[in-house]
Amino acid sequence: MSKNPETPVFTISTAATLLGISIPTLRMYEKEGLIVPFKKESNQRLYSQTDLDRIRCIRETINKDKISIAGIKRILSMIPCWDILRCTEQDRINCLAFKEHTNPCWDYNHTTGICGTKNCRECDVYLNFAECSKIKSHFISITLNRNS
Amino acid sequence: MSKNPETPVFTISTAATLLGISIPTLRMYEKEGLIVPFKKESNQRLYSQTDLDRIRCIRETINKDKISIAGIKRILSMIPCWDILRCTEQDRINCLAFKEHTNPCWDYNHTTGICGTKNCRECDVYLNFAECSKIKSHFISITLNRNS
DNA sequence: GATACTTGATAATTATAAATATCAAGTTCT
DNA sequence: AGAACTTGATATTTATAATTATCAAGTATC
Repeated sequence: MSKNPETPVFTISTAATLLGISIPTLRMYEKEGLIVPFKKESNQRLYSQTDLDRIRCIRETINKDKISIAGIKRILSMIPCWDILRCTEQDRINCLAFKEHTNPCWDYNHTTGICGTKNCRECDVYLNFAECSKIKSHFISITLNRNS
Repeated sequence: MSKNPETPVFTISTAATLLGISIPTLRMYEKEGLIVPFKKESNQRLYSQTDLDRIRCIRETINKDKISIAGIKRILSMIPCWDILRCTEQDRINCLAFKEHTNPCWDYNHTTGICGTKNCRECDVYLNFAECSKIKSHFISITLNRNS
């Protein structure tokens, strides 16, 4: 049971071993806001299979595609969360994620709107854009379906 | 006369001096596909005032925002040129700029469609997105106006 | 026709991002 | 209680992106 790939089961050391990287690197990705691992009450991190896949994708973008972390953050900041979550205009006005373009939306402490009640780790915006290549195809479908 | 900021008037050495950078750097940006300077019949480059502004913006993104050139290219590749130029479906099928997400559209040698007849340097897609921060706001207006 | 530019290409340099090592202190778990 | 983890933080190392220097050959300009 619990074959659910979203379930957080790996400690940071096993995650690091599985990924072939060091523990500080994992902490660094988190500090930069690229990943949102599960946290136990004791503040201990746990990673799911989906988390590992996401981190592999991030590493490929950094190491193979040569896109810096700041670049990845700006790309992720373009995900139209306001559209996906159907924010109200009032929500948008108060939302740094909407106004800025430096960090993914899950980097901000949302207190108002839909995001105020959500856990980013379980949010569609976070879950559906693990691969940043998906962002362009999302915009493609928006533009192509607009006038249908 | 010719106060038009689009007119190519600066040689590469004066452009480099005005920008405070070296000539090889300017050639590098061009080789990477970030800029498309005017070229005389003799292959000599000329830069306009708009070109200089664009290059300043690129430099700020690289040096201040810490976004790598590969990152800028991926961001620029997300500009919905197919939507701006109203490409046909047939155009899109043949278009690398539509399918890939590594280079801005003006990096590809278009032979078919609207782009086949255009000079990228004078294209709306190139001209309107000198600042890559404009891309997100473009998507904002698309998503917000969609259901109006 | 001579001086000062340009071209592309390669090599060397500089800057800095990404990753790791190490630390003291606090948890987890048998 | 003790062995093996965890936490955050700082310092260091490594990798490599960004920039510049230099070259021979061609072009512009006076």
